Parts: sequence; C-alpha cells; structure tokens
Amino acid sequence: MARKTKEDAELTRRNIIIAAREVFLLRGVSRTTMEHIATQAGVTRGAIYWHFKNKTQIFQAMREQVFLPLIDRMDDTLLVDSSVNPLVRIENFLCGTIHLLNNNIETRQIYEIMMIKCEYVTEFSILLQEILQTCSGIEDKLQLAYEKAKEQGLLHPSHEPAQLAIDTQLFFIGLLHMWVKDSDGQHFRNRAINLIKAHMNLLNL
Amino acid sequence: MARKTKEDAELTRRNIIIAAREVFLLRGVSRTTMEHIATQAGVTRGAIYWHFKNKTQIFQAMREQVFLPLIDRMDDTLLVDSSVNPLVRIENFLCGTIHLLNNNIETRQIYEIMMIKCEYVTEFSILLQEILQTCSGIEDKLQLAYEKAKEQGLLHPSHEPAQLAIDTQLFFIGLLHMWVKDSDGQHFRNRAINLIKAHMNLLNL
DNA sequence: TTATTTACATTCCTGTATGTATGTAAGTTT
DNA sequence: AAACTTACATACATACAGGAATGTAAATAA
Repeated sequence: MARKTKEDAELTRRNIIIAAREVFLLRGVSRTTMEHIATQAGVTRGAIYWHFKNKTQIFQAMREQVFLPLIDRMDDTLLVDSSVNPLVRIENFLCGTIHLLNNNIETRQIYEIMMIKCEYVTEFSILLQEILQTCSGIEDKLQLAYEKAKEQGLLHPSHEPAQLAIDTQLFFIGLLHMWVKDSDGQHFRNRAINLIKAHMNLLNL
Repeated sequence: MARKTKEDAELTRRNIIIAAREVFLLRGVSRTTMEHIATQAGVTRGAIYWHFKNKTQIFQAMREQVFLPLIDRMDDTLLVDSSVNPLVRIENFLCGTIHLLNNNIETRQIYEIMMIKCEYVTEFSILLQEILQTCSGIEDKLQLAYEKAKEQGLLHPSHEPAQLAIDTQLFFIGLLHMWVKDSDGQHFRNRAINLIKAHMNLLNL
C-alpha cells in the first residue's frame, strides 16, 4: 500500500491501540500476537512495528489512555475546595468511577484487561509499583477529604481520617475487582452504587 | 530411566505441581512452558504429559491445594457454634487468613499466581465464576456471623448484617489484592492485621 | 523537479512450544 | 516365570511467533 499522510498515520496508530484492546480482552495479553492485533486492525505486522517497538509498548499506550484522566478526575472531585460536603465529594468520586465503567466501553475494557487479563511478570512487574503509588495517592487524597469532614464535625469522634481513608480505599479496590469479574452483573455490577452508599453510611452515625 | 513404584510416581506428580508453582510465580502462567516446568522438576516433558493432560490441568491441581482448605477453615472459624463473640470470630477468620499467607509459602505463592500472574481467558475464564461463587459463600457466612452479633446486641442498631457482610468482604478482597501486590510490605503487608482490627472497630461504636 | 523520507506491505529466517509417537526398563499381575 | 502394564525418556512433526531485511509508492522537502 502507498504511503499515508501524517493524519492518516496517526489514525492507524490509534486503530492499532483499539485493535489491541479488543484482542487483549478476548485472548489475554500474553496469548495475543502481533499478527492478531494486525488482523484486527486491518493492517500488517509491519505497520505495527513501525509505530511500536513491541507488545509492551502498545499495552503502555493503551494504559495511559485511562490512568492519566483518572488522576485528573480524582483531583477535581476530591480536592476541589468547593462548598460540597467532603463526605459527599468522596461518594461522588467513587460513584463517578462506577458510572465511568458503566458508560465508557474503553475504560471498562482496559480495567478488565489490567485486572484479569494481564500477568504481572518481567516487563510488566514494574507496573505493580506504579499501581501501588497510584493507590498511595488515592489514599492521601481520601484522607484529606476525611480530615475536612472531621473538621466540620461530620464524623463520629472515634473515627480517624487515616483509618477511614484506607478502609474506604480497600473497600473500593475490592469492589472494582469484583465489579470486573462479575460479568453477569447480578452480584456486584448492579449493586455497586448502593454498596458505595451503604459504605458511606457506616460513617454517618 | 526405569519405571518407578506407585509411591515414587505420586511423588513425581507432587514435584511437578511444586515446580509449576515456582515457575508460574516467576514467569506467569501463560509464558510458562511444559519444558520450564519439567526442568524445574528435574524430569522431562514426557513425565508431565503422563501425569497431566496439559498446563491447565496442572494449574487446577495446584489451585485445589489452596481452595479446599479455605472453605474448611472458613466453616470452622466462622460458623462453629462456639461461645466466642461473633465479631471476634470474624476478626479471627480474617487475621487467620493473613497469618496463613505470612507463614505458608505455598499458599502465599498460589494466591499471588492466581491474582497477578494468571490471565482469565478461554479455559481459565470458567474460574471467574468459581471465584464469584466462593465469594458468595463467604458473604453468606459473614452475614450469618453478623446476624448472631446483632441478636446478641453487639451491633449499632442502624447496622444491617447484610450490608456489613458485603462491606467487610469487599474490604478484605481489596486488602488481599494489595497484600499480594505489596511485595516490599511497607504499604499493606505489615499493616494488614492492624487494618483488619481498625475495620472491625468501625462497627463497635 | 529531484531527492529524500515516511508509512507501511512482503518475505524470509530462526527459534520455540505443543502434542504425539515410539522406545524401554522396571514394576506388577497371574 | 511369563505376560502385561506402568512410568517415564527420547525423538519427531507441525505450527506458530518474532524480528529483521527488503521492497515500494506516495508524501514531503529542497
């Protein structure tokens, strides 16, 4: 085939990432070959090797599409110095993530790939530390919100912001994992919003 | 090599499972070949194909070593009609699992493999439903314990056993996932027991 | 206009994984 | 003790998969 313009090439690159996501979801990252991705994208392996060094680079590009926006949304929802009740802000952040998973196919699929269709070994094991750090950041921001809540007398006196922050975070990590695994939706997906509200209610006594 | 006795053969079989666990942990399930396992076990692929149909069968055999005892311990700790405070029984079950992960290398490695070194696609995707069911069973048993606690007036009146059960379960699933990922131990492993106690204290107001 | 680079497609080479077929020596049964 | 079976090792046949080398036509720069 003939050479494309810069814009066309950029489109090809994005199509490759989309194709990779679809194949990763179906076959898992390890079992996916460059040929699988190429076929799905309607190009040849040559095109993929032009845009990406190897499969790991495609995975990284795909991953960034989700995690960079996550940080932004977290800051916007949790830390913005609004007049909104801090506990409501936390609830909005958690529910907002669930809504994103429900409505945005890309995000949902990438989460699914990263949680149950990827093996964190060799090149990928570095990602574990990145995940740890991301979680650490979430914990900090949750704690800040809970501290605001405590200042405003919204918490039971015996509740410590640091403890609440990590309890909420672990609850939500567990929820996300089960949300992804529950493809039927009966056990967790349909109940997710209610479970979040119930969790937040545990603190409002 | 010459033929072995039945006992020797059974030993070979177990060694293959042990070798598989060690290689799975290092290279991930997908990237592990029969040759890797054979070398680690000190046999040839022929021996493995004698005992197992394929890699999936080895994985299943490995998995059963952990999950059958889990159910037993859960029943013993949570449901036994002892005089122990039900909330303490829940705490004991959760802490007991962490202790098991700390002290039993096999269990720890198998959890790690199942959580971050395995891709749940094609043959493995059936396991997701099994995991869902196992969790459903845990939720039920936690709920029974919380109902006992409520009968005995150990809970805040506005706390419902069903909600507490799922909140505790999701908290613990999140904790296990982060426990596994936190190989340095600084973020979650060392704090796990304290986090469990803090979580249980949220209910004792 | 010519030269150069880009954005791929095609081809080839090599290594590797799987599964199976076959060989074999010792255990087990009769 | 002979016949049979077990528990492997060895060898082979096939099928991918990755990477690099090469080809090529159009876009772009000079």
